[in-house]
Amino acid sequence: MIRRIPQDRDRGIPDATVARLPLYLRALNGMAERGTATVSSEDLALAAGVNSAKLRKDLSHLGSYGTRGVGYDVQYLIYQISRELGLTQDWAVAIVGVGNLGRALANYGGFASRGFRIAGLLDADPHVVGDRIVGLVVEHTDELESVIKKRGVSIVVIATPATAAQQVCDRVTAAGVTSILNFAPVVLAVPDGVDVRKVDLSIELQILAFHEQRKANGGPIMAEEWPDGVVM
Amino acid sequence: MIRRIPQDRDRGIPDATVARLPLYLRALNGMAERGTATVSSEDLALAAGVNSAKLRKDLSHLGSYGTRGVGYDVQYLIYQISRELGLTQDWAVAIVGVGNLGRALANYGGFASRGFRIAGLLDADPHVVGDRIVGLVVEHTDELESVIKKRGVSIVVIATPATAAQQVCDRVTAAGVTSILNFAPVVLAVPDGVDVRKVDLSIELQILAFHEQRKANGGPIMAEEWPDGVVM
DNA sequence: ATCACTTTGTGCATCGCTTCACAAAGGCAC
DNA sequence: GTGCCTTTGTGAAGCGATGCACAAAGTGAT
Repeated sequence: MIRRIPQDRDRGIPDATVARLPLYLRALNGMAERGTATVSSEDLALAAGVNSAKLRKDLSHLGSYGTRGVGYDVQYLIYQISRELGLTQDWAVAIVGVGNLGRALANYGGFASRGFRIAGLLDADPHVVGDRIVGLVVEHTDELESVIKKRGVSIVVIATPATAAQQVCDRVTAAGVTSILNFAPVVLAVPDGVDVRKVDLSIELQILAFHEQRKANGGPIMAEEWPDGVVM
Repeated sequence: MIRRIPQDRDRGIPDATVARLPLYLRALNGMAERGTATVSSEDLALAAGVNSAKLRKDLSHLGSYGTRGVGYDVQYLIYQISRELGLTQDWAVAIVGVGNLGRALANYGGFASRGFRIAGLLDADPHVVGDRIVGLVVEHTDELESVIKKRGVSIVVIATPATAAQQVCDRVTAAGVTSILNFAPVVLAVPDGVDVRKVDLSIELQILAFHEQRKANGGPIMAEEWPDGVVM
């Protein structure tokens, strides 16, 4: 029963809030580009697609960074959220599995602009090893541990087939990595203290299908037997 | 204030449950392949990475499909979950934006095996139009509306750059699509009744960075001024 | 200085999800 | 059938997130 360690004073920011901070940051960056100097919670909430009371409560967890009667200073808030999320430092990320998805991730502009530096691309397929992508040469997964250690990789993205994912996971956690973003459709087993976030492309589609079916039918077919009438 | 319409009797399945059903389904499919006939809530929960009480409560929302003292029949449960999620029918999906991400999605095996049939690949770039991917020829986005109508597309995946996403969204909703999976890093505005799910690759990394920073520092730097000491 | 106006920050009620803990229900042996 | 064992299904308590509504705090005009 691992409970939250109280070492982080009482600055424990709710998970739901942390998950929304990147959203606010994106909206703020857009505003900064358009030259907006200050923004009210109402407007920012609208841009981020949330309720304004929720936005204010979220921001209040970081500190009191607004001015009553005025709003929030865009640049200042960008800095504070970035700092809280840890984006003011440079994170070395390795991507394991350089198929289409791995390439898409490597080319994704949203990483570099937020302090995530791709420090390694690795693949098990000799045909892919040696390819040059965004200025990086793909290395063989044999080099996994050495790449992690030499380049100070602290976050690993797993974009391999499902069958390889657990093995890659075991190796990178053994090498000291404690943050993993997993795209493979498997539940990874990890030691305590390791954070895994997962993105499963097909799960999202299945959730959409559920709602689409509801819209069409007003509920699923009520028959609870097998299609041919067998009861079990 | 649109409330849930009570037309779906009281079979309203909690969103949190719906989001986990695909997880259970995946675990069950693995068991079926390995020839397991029945499974207890304890074992299935373990395989899906959740707590067994939660699993039982989730399944109880679908009906009473277990046998006390024994567990759940794997095949039967697969069928019931699939039916509830709407995977027993065939969904025509169009992918708009055939960059690396679009290609990754088109090649992703997890779709076809769950009733999702890719019925169209569209891109605005003339260099990409005409490419052949998983047996489909990429069409120009000019054809968007006609592809949707002719092939009965009910779910659209947006994998375009952020700048094009809202426009694509407007066009597909105007054409009658009510389920969208959005990979572009923007908040889409849609008419009432349209479901949008979003996957933002960089948000997940940012959440990881937050926790990683916490692990390293025991909390973020306490200084709440600007780096150079300016107070605002 | 005072007043009118705007917008933040938050106490509080509410809601939905999670988890515990156990009665009910079925299987199996004799 | 009777009794024991296993596992489900669920009532109820607990917990965290949400959203309302308003006092507090700031701006700017007179």
